[in-house]
Amino acid sequence: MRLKYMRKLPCSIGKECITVLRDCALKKELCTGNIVHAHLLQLGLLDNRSHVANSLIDVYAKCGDLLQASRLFQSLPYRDVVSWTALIQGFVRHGHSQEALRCYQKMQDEGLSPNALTLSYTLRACARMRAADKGQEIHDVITKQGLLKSNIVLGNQLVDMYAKCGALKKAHHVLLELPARDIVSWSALITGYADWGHGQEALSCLADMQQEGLSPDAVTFTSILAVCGSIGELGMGKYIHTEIARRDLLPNHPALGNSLVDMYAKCGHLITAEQVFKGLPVPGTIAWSALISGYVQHGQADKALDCYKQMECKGLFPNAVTFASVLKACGCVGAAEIGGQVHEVILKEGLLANDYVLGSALVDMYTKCSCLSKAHQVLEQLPAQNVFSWNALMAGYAHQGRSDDVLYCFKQMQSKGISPDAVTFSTLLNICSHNGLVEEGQMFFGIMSSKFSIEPSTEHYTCMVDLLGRSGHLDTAVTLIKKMPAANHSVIWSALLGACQKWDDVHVGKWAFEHAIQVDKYDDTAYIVMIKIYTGAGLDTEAERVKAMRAEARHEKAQRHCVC
DNA sequence: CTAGGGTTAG
Repeated sequence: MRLKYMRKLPCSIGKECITVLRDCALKKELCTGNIVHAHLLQLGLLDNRSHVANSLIDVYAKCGDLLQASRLFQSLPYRDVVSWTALIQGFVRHGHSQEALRCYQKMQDEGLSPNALTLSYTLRACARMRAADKGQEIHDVITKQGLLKSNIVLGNQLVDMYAKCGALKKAHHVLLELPARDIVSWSALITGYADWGHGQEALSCLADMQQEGLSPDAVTFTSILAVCGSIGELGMGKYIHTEIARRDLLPNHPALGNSLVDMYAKCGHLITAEQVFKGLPVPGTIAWSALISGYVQHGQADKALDCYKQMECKGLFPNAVTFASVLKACGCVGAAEIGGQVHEVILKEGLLANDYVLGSALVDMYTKCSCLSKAHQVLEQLPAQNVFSWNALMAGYAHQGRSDDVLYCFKQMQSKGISPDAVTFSTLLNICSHNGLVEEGQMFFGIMSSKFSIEPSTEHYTCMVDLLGRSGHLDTAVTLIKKMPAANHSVIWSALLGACQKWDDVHVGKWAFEHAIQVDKYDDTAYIVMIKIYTGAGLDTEAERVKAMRAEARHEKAQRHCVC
């Protein structure tokens, strides 16, 4: 049947060929594409018919045969913007965003200007790569060509690109300036706010959207439910649930069921999560994983493991995400045996190769089950080690007080080319603090910012104050605190106060106490420690004064409590 | 001739 087209005269063949090829692209029929390609070559029709060649590139690109697409593209004597766009589209669609951006550049080097479709795909590549700068460049081109007026899709992709890059203000601004916006624009922004941990803003966008008379649909609901789960907005979650039921959206949108289970599970309402789960027509891997993860997150690791067993009995296939939660559950209850079985399945299915979370989940599981040598061995054999897997192992050694091993890990990870992060330094400073390793601690604190450009957090400062204080270097601790950008956290002052008590330092103690109650007037421990310091130094009048202050603070706090 | 935007579990 296909040959029928080939027997026609060359001049009439073009249009019909394109129809066939478009069909191939739509149905991802690579074979048919190959046959047509062969015939076109035989008839010598590819050289002077760029439209046909472009359609063929599109078939290869859509089917994921990017090598063929590129080869054909290279062989063309004449390439236009459509050829480039078809190729770029293929790269973006199959996860080669970097290559797509390279093509975009080369196309311009050849003197061709992108059209709306080219820009659309390129924007998507920027979003995937979190390349806001390149995205901004595309944005400028779009503005210059005045494309936003007639093309709502481009506008929405711009919002999505900025949102995915975490440039949320910019995304919001672009959305507000669009000549026309719809629920897709808002959904992109809402998802962005949610992904970057701004749940409240996400909800306020939903309100703004409704204010404009736009009503959320199934996709909007999935995003909103994710927000509700992440910030524990059970009330809103329940409201969305009733809306979904009222509109009877579940039968046609199975993803919504998963989102509902996840929302209830994250909010800790596991009974409702189970109810919704049981009401699903066919609970799939995602729904099961959401439930398992919910149980783990809310301290019911045994139930999580029960779920996992049931899931296996039902013949469902757990995947990398499921295993990550199951391994966490194993770590929580010390189920090394189940963990080991899961490990074997993971190896058999080759899941470690393309998942960067699972490796550290394994190390963490063995660590928590006190199988440290096994954890270390697993880490060594990971196809891709990362900072998370090393942190997990180091935390395990630190937990057992094995400071030498922690320090050895720190060297090892760097020799493997992996940079430490803020968590690594927390572990390091903690172990130094607990082992009186003053010089080492100071060295780590120094290099974390100088060599690794990690801004010390309150936790890091607290570790250092603790380390210096415990070892009697109170003056150095004071100097450090004075250097802090904002020493307005109680933990800092309690660390220093504790040290003052240990070393009977009334002077520094008084200073620390004053700051401590400035930060938190009702910090009872601060009063108690200060009273002890004064009493220990024989300063009874001062001790009495602080006792009176404490009584007043307690009284005031109790009263405030009543009012509330 | 290239297309059809925002989406769920760690």
